[in-house]
Amino acid sequence: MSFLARNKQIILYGIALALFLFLLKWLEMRYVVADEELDVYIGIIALIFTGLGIWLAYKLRKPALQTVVIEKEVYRSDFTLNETEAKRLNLSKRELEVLQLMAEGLSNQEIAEKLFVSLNTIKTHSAQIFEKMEVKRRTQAVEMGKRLSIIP
Amino acid sequence: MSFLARNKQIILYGIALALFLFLLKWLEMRYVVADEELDVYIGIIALIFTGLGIWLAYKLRKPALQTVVIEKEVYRSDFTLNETEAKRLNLSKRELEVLQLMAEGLSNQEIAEKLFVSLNTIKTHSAQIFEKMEVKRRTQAVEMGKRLSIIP
DNA sequence: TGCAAAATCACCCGAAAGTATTACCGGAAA
DNA sequence: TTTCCGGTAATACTTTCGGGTGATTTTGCA
Repeated sequence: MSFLARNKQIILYGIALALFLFLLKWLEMRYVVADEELDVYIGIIALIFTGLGIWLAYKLRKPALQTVVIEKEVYRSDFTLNETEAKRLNLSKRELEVLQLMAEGLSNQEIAEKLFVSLNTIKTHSAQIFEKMEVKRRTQAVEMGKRLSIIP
Repeated sequence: MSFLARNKQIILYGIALALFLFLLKWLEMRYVVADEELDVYIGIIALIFTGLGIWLAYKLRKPALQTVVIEKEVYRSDFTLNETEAKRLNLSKRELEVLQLMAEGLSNQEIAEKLFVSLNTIKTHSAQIFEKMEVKRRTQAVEMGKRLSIIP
């Protein structure tokens, strides 16, 4: 990258500044500034240079980035709980919860820890689930649960 | 949010500006500005207000937004074997077969009978599968297998 | 307010799952 | 030819799961 390209903004600002000063000098000469008009004159200059500063800041500063994370679900946004089947199986809220965690591959112990209950409780729930779903193993329960769209 | 809080920056800027103007007026009166010094005086004001503009811009500017979309992988309804993942996991044909039967909810004993091999063989295969898939249980293996579209 | 269902927990026991190690065979690759 | 890998299998052991039973506490609802 050349010197010119690297310092483009600064050079442009310098040129602009120079032009402004010329303009001001010209204005000053044209309408010889009376003392009582000095305040207004200074006010105008203050405004112009404030604007210049703002412009400069916008040009020179690298934009601050704020990262916004959007989670996008690719497939299977089409899961809708099969109310009919869910009702037919008559699984309680807790049982459904346990079934879901089973489907994630958690052991009874892990499920117990996650739900802050004892291992025995989870065993009771799972036994209930197997009975209601008429299956013998957790793998079958999960398989059936997914097939019937009771769990994602 | 109150009016004061909402417009804090603007009010602060207004106060700062007022103070500056007082200061300038005072300076002007103190060292009665001679005509030949007017340029220097204006230059100083220009510099000050340029700085003020820059400061203002920094304060007021909202950070640009950067959007990051994270794709969350989930189940797909239409099954097509994911060759890439299947190859990466490096499961043998027999292991894949066992994994599939696992996914159907069969016990090791049932899988053994179905494939006409011993229970121990199935255990060996399943251990291999778990190691390759880096999981601990058959349920996790099935879950991962479905998620990676290695099994329907 | 009282009852039925749900949720909780415990204990026992056998079955199934999983771990670790070893071993043998046959085909493919080095 | 030797080595490596997949498939098979066994032994021995540990952990987890699931069945059965009983009991207490919560809770939602009539």
